[in-house]
Amino acid sequence: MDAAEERIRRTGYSGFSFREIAADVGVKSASVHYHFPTKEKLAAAVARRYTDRFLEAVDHQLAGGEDIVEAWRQVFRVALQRDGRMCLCGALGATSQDLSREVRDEVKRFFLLGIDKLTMAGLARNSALHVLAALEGAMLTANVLEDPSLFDKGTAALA
Amino acid sequence: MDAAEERIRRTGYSGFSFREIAADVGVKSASVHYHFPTKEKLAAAVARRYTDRFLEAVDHQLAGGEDIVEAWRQVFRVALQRDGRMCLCGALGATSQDLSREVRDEVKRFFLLGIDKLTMAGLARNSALHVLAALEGAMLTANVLEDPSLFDKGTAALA
DNA sequence: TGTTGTCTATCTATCGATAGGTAGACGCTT
DNA sequence: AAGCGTCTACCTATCGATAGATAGACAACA
Repeated sequence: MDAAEERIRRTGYSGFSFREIAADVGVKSASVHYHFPTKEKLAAAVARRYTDRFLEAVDHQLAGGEDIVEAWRQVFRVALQRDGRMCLCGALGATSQDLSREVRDEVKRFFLLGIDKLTMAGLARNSALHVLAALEGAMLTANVLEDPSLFDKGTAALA
Repeated sequence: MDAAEERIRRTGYSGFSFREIAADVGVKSASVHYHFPTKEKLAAAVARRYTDRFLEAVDHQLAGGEDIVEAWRQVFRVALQRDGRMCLCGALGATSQDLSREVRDEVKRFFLLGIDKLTMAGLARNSALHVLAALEGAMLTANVLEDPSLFDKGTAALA
């Protein structure tokens, strides 16, 4: 799943294959099929784990006394700068119209829970949408322009 | 190129094929190769045309007396709601790390010219980054959640 | 002994790309 | 006007590579 996550975050859904992630971890593609019968199931499982971990990380930031928006911003920043990759749900969501229901619903879950969490913390619904959009978009921009510092610059106005 | 643009906006770079777009327009894949020798060249050409058209559309909005940010917002809105698809450069940019230099540079061009245009109009560089990121992110969010109205809600704060 | 996990081997379908050929439109020269 | 080359835009056929997926054998372990 680690290998799959990395590949998906770099290439999107249609860009990764069983053979590649099998090679990454040193097994054969048939062995990956043993654990995840289809590509959809694998992607859905990876997306679910990613979302759960992401929200946990936000909670951890909040526990450290961070402001809610700054907490989200910090977790996105780490995802971009430590991993050097896009947000998994951003990478999948960009081709959302081409995903199967199962995978698409997991990606949806990331955004829906994100909006929930931000509104629970007191933000208006439109503000929650704006924060999530800006963070996801800044990550994309920084990635395209190959300059991680652009994430901070593009999200400075949120703080 | 129309067919290719639509496919790329729905499925990203690795998700579209010569055969598919050939079938879309009623020819064979070899005929597409005649006009575009490689997949990279085709994607790069489509991205360049998309960027040029996009910037022209912004200029057209500006000529109508629209505020610069509102002009950009309006063009993004049309791209989302009329076409019902992601921004081409957003769809390609999400898997930016996996694109060839040629295609990647065309996607970069979209963002660089966008930032240029916004700063020329008087915005601070960080503000320009923020606007572009928020628009691109709001488009992604609206697409994933299958609700075009979320674009307006998520970008209301820009106006 | 039964379960779990991985293997080898193979299937069908599709990928991007190329080779070689053809029909028709156009311009130039005789 | 007739003939000749050239160009465009497609075609059929095929290439090697790779995709996702499956069946069945084998080894380790409880």
